[in-house]
Amino acid sequence: MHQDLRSIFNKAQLRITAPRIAVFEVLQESTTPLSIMQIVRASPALDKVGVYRTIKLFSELHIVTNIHTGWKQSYELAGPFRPHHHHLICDGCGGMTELHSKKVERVISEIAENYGFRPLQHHFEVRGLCLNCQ
Amino acid sequence: MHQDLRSIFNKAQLRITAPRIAVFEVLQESTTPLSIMQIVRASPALDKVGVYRTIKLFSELHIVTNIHTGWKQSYELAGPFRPHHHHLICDGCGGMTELHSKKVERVISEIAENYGFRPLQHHFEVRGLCLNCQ
DNA sequence: GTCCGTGCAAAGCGTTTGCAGCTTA
DNA sequence: TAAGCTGCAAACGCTTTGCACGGAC
Repeated sequence: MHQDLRSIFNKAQLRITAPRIAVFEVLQESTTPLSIMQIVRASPALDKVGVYRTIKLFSELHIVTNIHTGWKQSYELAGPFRPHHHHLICDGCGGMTELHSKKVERVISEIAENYGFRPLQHHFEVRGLCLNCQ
Repeated sequence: MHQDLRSIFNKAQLRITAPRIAVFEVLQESTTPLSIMQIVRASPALDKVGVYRTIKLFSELHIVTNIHTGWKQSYELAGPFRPHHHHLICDGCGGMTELHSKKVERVISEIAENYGFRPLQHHFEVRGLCLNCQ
């Protein structure tokens, strides 16, 4: 089941422990990005501090990416676990739509070329009103 | 000098006070977006709390916009004071390049049309390595 | 003179750090 | 067994709130 996760941890010579699996499962079961506090609340067995450390570790291993939802930041699975995408966030109902489009990446490549900049990461987020809330 | 500022405040029936002018000037003199703490440090005469309240007010009046620089957020003048733009942030030297391109806005319009979404704001930021740091 | 806005103090949270004990490989 | 990881507690720093005084109009 968590085969990908196990192999990443083995390669990095890190231990697979209960809290790490728990955080991973919470993220996996969620359809939207979660903040640290949301993860903590989602599994009361988890210690707050453990979640912080686990998320930090996951970030370094590129197992999760961090997303800016408004002012707070939240996390979701990345890399082999979920295809890269962006978010449309509705200010009316708070809903979040995943945006799968290659256009953003294309624009970044063009920009990078013009500016002689080597892009490594990017954040892109659109806020507004969804069809229902307009 | 602060003619635009004065007229915005008059229209909103708000008072023009020393701390409000001070925060505005700090932002005006800076070439990069500043965090709240940076603004506080930039003018020791200003009270921390006053900066918080002033920035909040400026946000509501659309005098400043907030930018995500990495994990922290920072603020810069917006509206009539500065043209809309995005940022290229270098992970090597920490430098920030302003990006003036209409392409991002064009992509957003296309996306909005496809998804039936009405865009109101957006955040776009690219991190990587600038020419010097590559 | 009347409110609005300020500045101080203190409380409130989210986040980080130190350390002893337990668990994984 | 030995190192890594956890969980608790406490410190830390940013942000918010309450309230009385001072300043703008």
